[in-house]
Amino acid sequence: MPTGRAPEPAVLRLSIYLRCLRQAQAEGITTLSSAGIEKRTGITAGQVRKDLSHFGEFGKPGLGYSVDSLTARLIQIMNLNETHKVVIAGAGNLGAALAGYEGFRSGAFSLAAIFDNNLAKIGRRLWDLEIIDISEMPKFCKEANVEIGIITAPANAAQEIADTMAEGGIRAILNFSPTRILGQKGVVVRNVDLTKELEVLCFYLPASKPAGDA
Amino acid sequence: MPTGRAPEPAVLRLSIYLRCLRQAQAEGITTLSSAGIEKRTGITAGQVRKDLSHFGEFGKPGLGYSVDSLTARLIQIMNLNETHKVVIAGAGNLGAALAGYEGFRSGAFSLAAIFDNNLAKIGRRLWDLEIIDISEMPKFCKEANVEIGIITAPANAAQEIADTMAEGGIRAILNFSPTRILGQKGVVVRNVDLTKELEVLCFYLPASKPAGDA
DNA sequence: TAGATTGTTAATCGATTAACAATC
DNA sequence: TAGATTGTTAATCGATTAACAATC
Repeated sequence: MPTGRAPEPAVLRLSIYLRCLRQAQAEGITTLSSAGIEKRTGITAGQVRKDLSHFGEFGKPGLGYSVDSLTARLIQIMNLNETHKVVIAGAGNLGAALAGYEGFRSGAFSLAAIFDNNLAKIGRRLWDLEIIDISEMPKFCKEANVEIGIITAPANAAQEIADTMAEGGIRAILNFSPTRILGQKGVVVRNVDLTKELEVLCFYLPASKPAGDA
Repeated sequence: MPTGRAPEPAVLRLSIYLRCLRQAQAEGITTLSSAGIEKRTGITAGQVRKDLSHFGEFGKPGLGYSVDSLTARLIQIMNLNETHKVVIAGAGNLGAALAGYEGFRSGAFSLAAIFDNNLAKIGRRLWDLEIIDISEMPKFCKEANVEIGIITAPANAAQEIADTMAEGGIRAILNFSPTRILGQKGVVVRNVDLTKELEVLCFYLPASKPAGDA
């Protein structure tokens, strides 16, 4: 019985289960047990059941989970049955690449605009969009009902952009800039920190060395 | 006194402390207390001290931490005092953008090559590099002593690429493809899952709505 | 019915927080 | 010395794992 709030690690894994289920669906598999999910995701069967139990009872003892119906339920739980509009702030390398990224344009997401403050870029075409002056972002987001903002600008601009996004009614931010941004009330922020990922790999490098110690 | 192995969350934060220290350094600040680090990073002072204590004693009671010397120590601990060679497998949108990303070319990292299996791309220039046939990756990596591989290829190719990287002596992999890859022995793997990040944001969206419930 | 697998409860594990004696 | 701040120990909190009665 779902009680209180689900732990964040469980929410993170929901996304993994969903991907796993969709793959099974594509393979024509109609039923999957928690043990079957473990085999595909590496997440232990007990953990799978515990995680799902935070959101409801989806399985049948002795049988497992119906792939179709669990998929549908997870999509519902994660709010992926409506389309969410996304904008990108920062038309540099990373912003441009993400603008072309399938995942940000398919399924539950649609890319509505990309912004920059560089006059040389504004008006230029990027994929099927035109780069818009960032000063127009709040108005644009309000009118288009944009829910999600992606920040790919330099660190020193990130906080101001986040504030501007909040002003435009954006309620979730994915921040790629290497800086902490203070989330306004009612705005969820997640960070993807590429430098951090690389540095952490370096930390664990010596452990995998044949012998030598640092 | 450092005992046993440091918890992964602490290692993750080490990278944040390092960035904070470098920023302080740039501002000409010579000393920082754990409370000062809290103010800059949002990580509580107690947590800061606990984290650092896994690696040694770096502070002076009553004074705090010397910015210069703690910076130097963290760089050492994280293995960032040597340059690590990086290659990218997959010259699509994301791979191309990352190839131009400063963070993957500066400081402790240098980008040595970018690979693809698409004949139309092989030989083309990307930034200051030429796109190389991925079949040459193991040889290249062995000869150039590449330590880190970044996978920006589609999911169905990811595992094979990871295996090929291991074959080439790579010991750390940053995987951007939306699939689990099984790490070979002695290879550290970290995943950056952009779709997951977006989906998790969606999950938390309703919570920030003015009122209405899903 | 017998076998399989769920949802849940209790036990374990690990990480964070609080508090303080040691010390600059 | 008095004030500040460390490193560490003990207390709390939360998440994972183990185990099993309920049930298809």
